[in-house]
Amino acid sequence: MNEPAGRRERKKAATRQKIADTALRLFLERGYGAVGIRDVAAEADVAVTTLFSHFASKEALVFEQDQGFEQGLVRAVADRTPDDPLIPALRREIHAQVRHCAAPGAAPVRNMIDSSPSLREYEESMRLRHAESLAAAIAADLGVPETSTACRTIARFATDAYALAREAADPQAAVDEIFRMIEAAWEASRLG
Amino acid sequence: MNEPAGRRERKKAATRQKIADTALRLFLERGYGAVGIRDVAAEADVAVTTLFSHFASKEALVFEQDQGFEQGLVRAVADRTPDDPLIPALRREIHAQVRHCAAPGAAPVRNMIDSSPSLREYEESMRLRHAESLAAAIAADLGVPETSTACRTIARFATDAYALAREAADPQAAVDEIFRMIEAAWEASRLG
DNA sequence: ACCGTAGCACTAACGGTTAGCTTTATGTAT
DNA sequence: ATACATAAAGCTAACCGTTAGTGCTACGGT
Repeated sequence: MNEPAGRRERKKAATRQKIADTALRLFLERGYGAVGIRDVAAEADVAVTTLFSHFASKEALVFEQDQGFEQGLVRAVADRTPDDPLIPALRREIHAQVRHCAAPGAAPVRNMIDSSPSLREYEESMRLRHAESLAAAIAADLGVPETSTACRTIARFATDAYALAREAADPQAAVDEIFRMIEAAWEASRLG
Repeated sequence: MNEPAGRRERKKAATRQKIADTALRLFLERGYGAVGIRDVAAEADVAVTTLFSHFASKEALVFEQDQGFEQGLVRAVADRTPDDPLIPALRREIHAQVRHCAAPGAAPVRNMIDSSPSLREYEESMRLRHAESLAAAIAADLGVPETSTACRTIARFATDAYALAREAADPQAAVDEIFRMIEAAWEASRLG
């Protein structure tokens, strides 16, 4: 997206991308567990330490662009019009994320993640981070303290909706079903 | 509790207990990160492989008796009287678990867990397992398929309540606040 | 042209975890 | 009682993700 950066930054980004691409390719070819960090580094023609200077862990190689999801949640709350109610805005965002992950092209990756306990666990801990950010965004939007239990609860419920819907037979319908529950929970809270 | 077992099982249980006790003592003395698996094994006078035949991971040493919590949740649903409504029963159980973990004696262990990212992550993944079991128990209790989205949602919300309450300023009040929301969510679901 | 430093390489190691195989002790059938 | 089958524990050695330490090189700002 942003080309006009210096040579250094472009090279760094290129190295990062090459590592991520190589990793994903090898993982899909031979299986996540059957590919070692040293394999990825060798195939991408970088040192192991270089790989770890770009990615914090082996699992992070798979979730290269998870920032998009986190930012999406935060923006769904922060960047909405003043008369746009909170919960439906969240519901639309979760809908979009579920749709994105249920796209046919994403099937092999999803399958890989679902069959690796380590990756599943990593994804869950990611979702917790997302919930924290979302809680902060909601609290800021409403002008209540960041530690507000109601905000943190709604944030958790929303990220739960994503995880639960993905495992449901009809993900889109599941999002709607869960958000009917969340809507009720929200109205029952002090803030609704 | 169950003494009259064979010698073999008693010895096995004794070994397991000795490992767990030694581990917890060392962790509290020197800090979780500063104690290696080899240290624990040496101090408990067992081989490293023996330790791993009793505990699946280093983190599992800390959560030795988590089965109690999982069973507590399941029993809170399954073993209640027929006229006892579901959500209040769950609320009472979560209340009890939060109280148990907020007990003064548990403070050092809680503190240790909270300061280790690895332990925090492990605890979260434990809670997910608990939510799965709870969802199954709820589904069985209501006679609906185990994959029911509403059941799985309520189960997640309940385990979320535990995690959120523990981090709140007034845990007991937080449980009540969150359960008012869960009650509303439940009534808005197809099953409520 | 020069210097500070970001990025990367290399080696070596640490720490959790597992595989492979041997030994000891227990329960059971003869 | 004896012998066999097997569960529990042991030992060694390694695998694999991850990090520390160190130095080199090329880019960017002055």
